[in-house]
Amino acid sequence: MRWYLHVDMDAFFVSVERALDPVLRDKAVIVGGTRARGVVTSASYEARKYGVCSGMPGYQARRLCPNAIFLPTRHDLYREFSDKIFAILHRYSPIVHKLSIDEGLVDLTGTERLWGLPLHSSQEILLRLRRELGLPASGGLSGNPMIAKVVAGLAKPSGLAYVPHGSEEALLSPLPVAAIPGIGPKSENMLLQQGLRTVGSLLRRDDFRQRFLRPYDQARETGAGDHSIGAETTLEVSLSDLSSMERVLGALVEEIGGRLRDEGVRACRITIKIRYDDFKTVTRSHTIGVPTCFDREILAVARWLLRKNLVSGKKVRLLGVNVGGLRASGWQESLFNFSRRHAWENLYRSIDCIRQRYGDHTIAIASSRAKEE
DNA sequence: TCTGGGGTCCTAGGACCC
DNA sequence: TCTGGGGTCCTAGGACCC
Repeated sequence: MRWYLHVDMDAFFVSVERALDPVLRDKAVIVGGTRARGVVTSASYEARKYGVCSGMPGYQARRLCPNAIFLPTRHDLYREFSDKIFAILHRYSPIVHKLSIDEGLVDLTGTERLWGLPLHSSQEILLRLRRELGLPASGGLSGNPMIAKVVAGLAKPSGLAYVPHGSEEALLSPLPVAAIPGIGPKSENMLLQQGLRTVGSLLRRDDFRQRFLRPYDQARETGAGDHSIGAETTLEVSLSDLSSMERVLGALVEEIGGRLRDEGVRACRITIKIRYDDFKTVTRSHTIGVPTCFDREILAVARWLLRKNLVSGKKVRLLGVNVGGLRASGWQESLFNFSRRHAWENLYRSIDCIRQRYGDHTIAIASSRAKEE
């Protein structure tokens, strides 16, 4: 008998802010949407009553709920809390999958001797998250990870849903197809056009059974693939001149380079993303022969891609850089290049140390900061 | 004062190789 | 005188998730 507990934090970013500032309790609180062109990243249930939801533009949220308290998004803080959450989950099982910053899957199979019945330990886990971190969470307990996730969503807020073995199909069948993770607006529409409205109707079709019920499980089980690191920014004011855009790229690349060296990996593929004012978005990528973690090499490719592909005259509202094809630092290259690259590596290591000690903005590549001085 | 930022996975065409 | 075919890499775009 397998048992999976899917843990999903309630209004996570808002809850973290509340844990640190009790004044925010019971109030309509909205995280995000504070900057120009910003969107809501988390809304308290009090704010949701007015129709505010995450992803909504800030100005719209302000119109719907003018009395809400708006807070800037503090990702680093939420990441710290996320680590604490997963430390608690790991106390209950050696097998914990991190599905996102605020969602985890705990494999409780075979933990009965230590922690009692899965239903009991699930209750305890949710209680602990609240008592030790001050964060409300919901849970779904099932023999199937995907179903555990679905019912955790149904149990919100602060609930625990339990699906006994054998009752899965009866429980899922009446739900709308969009309840299945991986079925978004497009797929839902396609299914509706074929008269498939509920999960039950989907389950009666073998082709769909395979196509839609499998990917989620596969994706979650196989895990550690070829991940990527990216940074992007929506500009407060759209840009049309190349040199300003290149400074933005410089700042994005610094962030990515730091993270590559932090993780001890190098990238083979560099991708830039350009979103124009009309929201047309293009990505352009280039694969390099020698994997790199050096800002200057990444930036050179990013600038080249930008110059080559930018439609002149069109204003740009977003720029992004992403690196992939990541591999551990044991890379191959000629002896000739080695000593020079070694010097660069030392230089970047020093830069990272200075940033860590004195803050991100104390040191930067000249071109990325030039205009601010 | 329209529409974030971090990702993952899938598809599909073309190049290239054996 | 038709024009194979299978595998892999590269690239671009899009759906989806939180």
